Amino acid sequence: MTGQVRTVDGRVAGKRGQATRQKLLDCLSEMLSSSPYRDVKVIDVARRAGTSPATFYQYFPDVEGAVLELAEEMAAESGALTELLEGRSWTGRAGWQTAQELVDGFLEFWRRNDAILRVVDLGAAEGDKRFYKLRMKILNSVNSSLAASVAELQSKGRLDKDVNPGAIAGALVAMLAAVASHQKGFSSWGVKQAELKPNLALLVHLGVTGRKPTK
Amino acid sequence: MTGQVRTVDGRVAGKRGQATRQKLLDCLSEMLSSSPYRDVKVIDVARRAGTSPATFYQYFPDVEGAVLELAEEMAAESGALTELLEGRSWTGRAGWQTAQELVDGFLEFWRRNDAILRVVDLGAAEGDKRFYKLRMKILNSVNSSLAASVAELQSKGRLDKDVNPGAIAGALVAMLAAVASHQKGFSSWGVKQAELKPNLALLVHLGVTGRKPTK
DNA sequence: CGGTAAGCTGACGGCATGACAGGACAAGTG
DNA sequence: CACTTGTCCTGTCATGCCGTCAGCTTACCG
Repeated sequence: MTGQVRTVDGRVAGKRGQATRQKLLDCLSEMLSSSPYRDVKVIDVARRAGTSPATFYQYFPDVEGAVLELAEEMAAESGALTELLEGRSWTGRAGWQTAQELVDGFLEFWRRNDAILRVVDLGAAEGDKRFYKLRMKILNSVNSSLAASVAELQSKGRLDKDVNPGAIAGALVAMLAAVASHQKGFSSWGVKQAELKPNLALLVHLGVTGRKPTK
Repeated sequence: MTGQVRTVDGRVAGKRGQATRQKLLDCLSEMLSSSPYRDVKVIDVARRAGTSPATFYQYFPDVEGAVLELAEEMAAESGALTELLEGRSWTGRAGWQTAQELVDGFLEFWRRNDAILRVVDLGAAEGDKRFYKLRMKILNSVNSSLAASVAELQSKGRLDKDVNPGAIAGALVAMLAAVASHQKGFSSWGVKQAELKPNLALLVHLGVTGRKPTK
């Protein structure tokens, strides 16, 4: 599937080249965590990697291109989120636990990758197809599982017919993502981290099942 | 309250100056709508406003500073969102209508100001205090009303004691904001705009009241 | 050891940034 | 009407990043 790694000018990258490339990506990732996206400059990334701007341009068309690469890496890992929902039940106490673990796992994933996810979110919101396809890919594992759960409950007549599983799932996932991005905002609103999670789980449970959880 | 408008070097701006300043802000706003935040350059804004970069720097320290100004303007208008909730009922059919109108009004507000809100969101997520205070200010009218409604229902014993009104309200508002930012994402997930709204309203209603709406 | 392709960088034109001084302009004054 | 005053705008400059190229160095292989 993955063809050979290539430089911008078409050469195939060897061992050394791939190492440099990876180092640049790592440094970019650090820069994204420590300074605003708008201020991340090619020259800073190159300097930090102990190389020159020209080298950066051998491997990436621009900063945006490199970010896409980083996001791609992360998207590959996002499959792990599926485990948060695979084969889980939404009934009774198990349902409450499912909701809690989903919230927990999701927030943790977001926290670990917040810098890149911020940029992906921005790109997606700005309408860049590459970014919102990537965002879809990342969220898809959770989203489609959730939608399936909703659809199943619906088919058993436990939810209204006019509920749209995709819309519900998408909205819940968007909620989780947004809350994860703005946790600081909550704390300055007087809501503590620890209080946040159960309330999110409650909303997720309500959204999926239409009922309060039994705890 | 609003002191006189001042230039960066401390002079008070007169009529002509304020007009130029406003024109720069308008052009900046247009640029933000049409190109990625990262690519918005002072020189482009100045050119579009028919003036020179030096003039821009007389009124704003940099692009970010001007964006803050725009966001401040918008925050002033965001008070109108309060009307979506002031004196509304959350019981029976009126409750369903309240939820629907909130969703409608909120999405409309976001759509109208999406370009600036994207940047505010990014700044807030990056931890810039100025931006997330601004974000709080914008969302506060809706958030505090929602929290109050939740708290009231809770005091009447219609909701569990361990629900945190602030957390619920914040999460719902974050959901609305996130969905508004990524509507395109939904449509490419096969969820139509028109289907989205009632499902959001359902989630809001469930979150606030803990019950399904009576339609 | 020589050939070949990968890997890296110095250097350059171009553009954005941010500062300043000086000129244009409007409004009031004698 | 000339003159003054304070606001407003811009030409220009030093600095620094962008993005590209030619050309040098390094590594691999027969």
